[in-house]
Amino acid sequence: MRVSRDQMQANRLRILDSASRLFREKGFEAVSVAEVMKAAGLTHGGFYGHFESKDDLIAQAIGHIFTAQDDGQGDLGAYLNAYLSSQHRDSVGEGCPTAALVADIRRETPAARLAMTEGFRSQIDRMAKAIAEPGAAASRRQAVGAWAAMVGAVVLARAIDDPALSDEILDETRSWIEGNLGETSKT
Amino acid sequence: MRVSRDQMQANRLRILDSASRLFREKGFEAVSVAEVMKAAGLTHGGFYGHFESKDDLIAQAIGHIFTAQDDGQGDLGAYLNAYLSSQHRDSVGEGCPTAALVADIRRETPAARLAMTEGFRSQIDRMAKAIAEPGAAASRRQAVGAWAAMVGAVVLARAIDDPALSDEILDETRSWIEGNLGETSKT
DNA sequence: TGCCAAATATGATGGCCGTCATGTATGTGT
DNA sequence: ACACATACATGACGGCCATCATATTTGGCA
Repeated sequence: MRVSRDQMQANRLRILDSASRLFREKGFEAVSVAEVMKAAGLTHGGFYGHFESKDDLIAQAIGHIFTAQDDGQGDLGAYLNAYLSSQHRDSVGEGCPTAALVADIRRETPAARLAMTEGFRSQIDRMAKAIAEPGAAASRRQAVGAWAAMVGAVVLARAIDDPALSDEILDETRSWIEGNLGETSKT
Repeated sequence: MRVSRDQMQANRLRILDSASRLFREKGFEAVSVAEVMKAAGLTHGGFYGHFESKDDLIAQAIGHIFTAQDDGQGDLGAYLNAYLSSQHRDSVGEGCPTAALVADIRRETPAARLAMTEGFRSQIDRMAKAIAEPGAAASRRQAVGAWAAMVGAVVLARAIDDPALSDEILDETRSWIEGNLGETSKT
């Protein structure tokens, strides 16, 4: 059956939304095209009318997530708390795309890696602006270091099979970053 | 054909070695049983004489990596430099199992996750001892924070499709950690 | 209003993979 | 030295998946 132009565009977006969530939850390889389409309320047949291939979907989905993800991290303290919370750890499908997909992206196509790298870049820039120290080089260093610690802590917390240790990783890392951002940086 | 007992044990270890390297390079799912056996110089047929299933191999391979990985991080500065080097970033198959497998472990069996969590635990303990501050709680906080940043930086550096940015992540994170470990910790 | 192109559904195909069945040769204990 | 158990090889099977072929329905335009 045929659908209206608007309906088709809406379907396309639903496919991208489903893919974005499923990829974060299960990784690119573990999600089948049919599964994505089903989650979008369609069957696998129409897929190749929207995308050239699964690799194409992956690349477009990454771009889709990052453009939709213009979260306000103006309040750095609140952002840190939210990022290193157990809620964020436990909601992979709706959480930070970087923390969910960093490791998987290594095995994907150049187009997908490029989209991801652009997402990384803007994330670092936003964090550097939020830190907003007078010394530009120092604030970038803090942004990179703090972000690496944030991503590392969430990825580790999700991997750990012991709730107490997982919580501890989040809490200690948060305290550590807060303490370090409070100090004045040295060259 | 049959082989001697010693030969069989040697074969078993070669399978585990091959699996350890391949899993780190390509992830658990992307590596086939036949591929592991071929890398060990065997065919896929003998596999189930050594392991109950692929999941069993995964769990045992994780334990195998971590027991073989009693690296000396007594000199914390040297360890930091080596860990956050481009050489370590570029040799995934021989590098830190945590950085290579953290994200993948989430989708594996409880046995595999348990083995990984134990590896995490001993890694944190070793780092805490290496930091060796008088205040025990503070050194653990530093160990967790620094380790999260180290793992995060390497995983990010491997994901990034731009050599300059990738190098920058490693370098800035290293400087950031070094600066933070130099300062006295606050409660 | 009616035709046609287009969007999606159903179904098929070829390839890969985990696992198992069976064959074969050779260490190992008697 | 012989017989048997066993470690590995070859080959097969069933399931899943990406992709393609074809059918069906219907929006869009004349």
